[in-house]
Amino acid sequence: MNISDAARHTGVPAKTIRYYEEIGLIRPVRDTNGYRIFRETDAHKLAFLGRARALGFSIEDCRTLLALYEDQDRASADVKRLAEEHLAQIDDKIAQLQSMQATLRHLVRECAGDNRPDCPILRDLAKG
Amino acid sequence: MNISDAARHTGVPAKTIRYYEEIGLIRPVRDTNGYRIFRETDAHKLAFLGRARALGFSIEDCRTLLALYEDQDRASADVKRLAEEHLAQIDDKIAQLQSMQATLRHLVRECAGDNRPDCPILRDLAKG
DNA sequence: CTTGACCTTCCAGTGACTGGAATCTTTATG
DNA sequence: CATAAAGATTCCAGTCACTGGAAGGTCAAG
Repeated sequence: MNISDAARHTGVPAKTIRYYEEIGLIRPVRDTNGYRIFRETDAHKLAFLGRARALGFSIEDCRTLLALYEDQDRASADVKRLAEEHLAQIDDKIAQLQSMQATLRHLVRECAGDNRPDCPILRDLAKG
Repeated sequence: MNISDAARHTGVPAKTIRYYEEIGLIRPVRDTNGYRIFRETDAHKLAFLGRARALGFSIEDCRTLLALYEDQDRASADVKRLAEEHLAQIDDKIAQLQSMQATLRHLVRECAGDNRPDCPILRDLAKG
């Protein structure tokens, strides 16, 4: 499988695949012409990475998850801990965004949105 | 006011203040010794920027907001549109995060988290 | 033989800072 | 008056995870 087939198969862009190789997440072999060859296991890993990234795991988390995945003697507790920490970060981020959302919603609702200069949004930004 | 006073006053770190000057968001004057001098209006702008950033507005949005703030002939509709677009982005981001959150919560709940290798989280990542 | 679709590497840019080095200037103390 | 600490300056590099683009090699079709 060449890189574009691997990209099609896994949904991970070719550029990103090259980047993943550069940082050592995958190690496709090379053809005599220098082209990368993706075996089943490589494509499998790429799909794994794609899903982990879609769940918001950082690249370093992904590296750890891949290592755990390949370690037959892993403890599921290690995976669970990683996932729980990541989940906690997501919870925090959501809370932050919801706080912004609430403030902005309120300000937007207050603002007339006409061609006059008076604006509660700017008033709020200007004086907390 | 020197830069550290401005930082204390506004909550914007000195490093960030220098950066804001570099990208042209503020223009503090200079003392004969080269030190930046922050007048009331500069501190005011910095506080404005701090609050806009805290609401998640991008630097470019902040630039626009500052310009609108200083334009006595602005239409509040312009401010409102910007805020609404930003709010829509926040809504999207929250939705994305909530989707990740739901999936992760489910997976974490399923995972025993003991010292055995069997793990629903890895199973999910490995095969969608 | 050429065209076009692949592939390769390498370099630069993104956003919004942040850290650190090297070098002044000012202020406080002995 | 010397010195040391605090605080200011500039400039360069690094963060994160890609993404775009240039310059050039390879391959299959017509």
